[in-house]
Order: sequence, then C-alpha cells, then structure tokens
Amino acid sequence: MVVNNKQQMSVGQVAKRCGVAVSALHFYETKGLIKSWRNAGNQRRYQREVLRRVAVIKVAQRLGIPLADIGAALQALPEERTPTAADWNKISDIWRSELDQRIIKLTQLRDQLDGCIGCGCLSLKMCPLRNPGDELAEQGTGPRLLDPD
Amino acid sequence: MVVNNKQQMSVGQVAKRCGVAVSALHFYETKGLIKSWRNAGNQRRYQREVLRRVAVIKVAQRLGIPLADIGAALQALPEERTPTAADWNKISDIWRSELDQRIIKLTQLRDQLDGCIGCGCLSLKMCPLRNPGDELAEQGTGPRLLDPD
DNA sequence: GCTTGACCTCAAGTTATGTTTAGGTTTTAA
DNA sequence: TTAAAACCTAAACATAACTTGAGGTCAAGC
Repeated sequence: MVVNNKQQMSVGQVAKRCGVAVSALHFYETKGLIKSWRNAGNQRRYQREVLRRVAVIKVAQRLGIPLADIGAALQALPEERTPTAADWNKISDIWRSELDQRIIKLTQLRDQLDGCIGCGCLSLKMCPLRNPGDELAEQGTGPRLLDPD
Repeated sequence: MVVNNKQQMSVGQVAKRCGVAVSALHFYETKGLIKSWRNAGNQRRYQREVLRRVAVIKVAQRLGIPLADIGAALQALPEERTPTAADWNKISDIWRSELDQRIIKLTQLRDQLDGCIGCGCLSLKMCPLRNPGDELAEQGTGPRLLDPD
C-alpha cells in the first residue's frame, strides 16, 4: 500500500477507521451525509474530516435519530471550511435537548406503567398510557367507544 | 346490525374499539399476538379479552418494544383462563425495569454528549460515546486503529 | 506481467411493521 | 330481495437503513 497521502483516504480505510462497512459509506454518500471525490481510476477518496462526520452519525444513531434528520443537521455545517468544535456543538446542543425531551416522556410513561396495565383503565379514551397527547376524542368520527372496556 | 353477542366481536368492531386498523389486527394474528375463531361464513370472531391484549400491545409499542418481544411476553399469559391483573402486572414489571435501563442509558448518553461531540475525543477506541459497552479493543482483528483520529 | 485484493455500479434482498390493492364472499339493512 | 357495507385471502407496496450479489475494473506486490 502506498504511503498515505495523509489528506486522502480510500473507502476501505475510512470503513476500517470508523468501524462501519464500506457499503454503509456508499449508502451515506447517496443520502448526502458524506462526500468524496474520485481519483483517476474512479475510486472514492475522502478528506480526514469524514472520520468525524461518520463518528457523529453513529453517535446520533445511538440517540435514536433517523438518518434523514442527521443529514439535515449536518447541512448546517460550513462547506467552505473545516467545522470547528463550536460548529459541532451547535448540533449536539439540539440533540441533547431532544434527548432531554425523550427522557422526560419515557420517565412519565414508566411511572404510568405502574398500575395502568394491570388495572381496568386501559381504555382508549381514559387511560394516560393510551392517550399520548391527551387528545380527548377529537377525531370527529362521532361517538365511538361508547362502551369502553 | 345484530344485537351483540357480548362475548364475540367482529374484526371491525375490535378495530374501532382499539383504534387500530383491521389490517393491523390481521397482521397481529399472523404474528401470533392475538387469536380468533371463525364463524360459519369464515369471518373472524374475537373474545372481549382481545381488547386488553391489543391495548397492551399498543402501550408496549410506545415503550419502544418490538412486536416480536411483545409476542414473547404475551406467551407468558395463561391460555386456560382470562388473565388477571396479577398476570398483566408480571409483564408490566418486566417492561418497567427495561424502561428504567433505557432511561439510565439515555441519560448517560445525554451527559456524555456535552463536550464529546465538539471535542477531539470521538475516536472509536477511546470515546465513551463511541464505545457502547466499554469494550476495549476486543475484536481480535489485531491492531487496527493505530492512528486514532 | 499477472494474480489478488480492493474498488466500481446497479439491482435485489433483508427486517420490522404494517397498508394497499385486487378479486371474491358474507352479512346487514332497507 | 337486493345493494351496500363488511369481510376474506394473497400479493404487492412502503419506509428505514443497510447488505448481498453479479459482473466488471483498478491497483499493488511478487
């Protein structure tokens, strides 16, 4: 293998360094999450910056964020220069508060779980566990559920 | 519509009462999550108990539990008698503690997010965000990642 | 200079969780 | 009794996030 240019990496090198499959990198590229250019033989070449991008993608996925949303967030990064810590932090700030929300929701759910499942209240219109946004009969479909369980 | 037998419901009735589509009930049946018998004209008939089963399925889905796991949990319910509150609570106890775990993990993740994404530590082998189970280089694939980012 | 490993593209396959469509039967209500 | 509503099955479609396979090219080392 030729001594690394230090500024360009092949897809296999990136895959190994990031712990993802080559096919995943291809895939991320089709989705616009990462970029590459081609060498004379039509093979992908990457800047080192791609390593951080992929790392962030994988972390975001652990947070449960869909790829499309991750891609949208990455759009906010500057194209013209290498993103700084501050650039990345803008993104992580948003994700952290989303995570906060999710934790709060799950905690509420957990607390409601005590008792609700075993008890008789699992009705669509009454039970907090079944009624996510506390929407009280706003489907306009008229009076169904006249005889809740 | 014929006066309801009170003990058997059609698929449409169950769908309406549970707030799910008829196709979803068909689907749950193919997955063994719910059961029905057929009338003379080959149409599905359900016991009232199915209403609670579907309610529990939907709640579990809000908890993020995959259908296959929900089905496995429901297998624990008694076949010979109508499940009691105690039967259901056995299941919800398990799910509650799983939820506890998930909340803890997410909270850790959130706390690590502060700083980690923007900083330089997002390497596969060092960063807690990238190293889910704190597995330290145990792939046995030999020394890769000699030059972490 | 040739073999082998790495790479290329494009299409199809995979899993989860259903929905939609098509073509046909049953039930219900007027 | 007849038209509409509800039901039936089987297969195809949908989305996410990739992987696998087929068929062919490029690059690196002996």
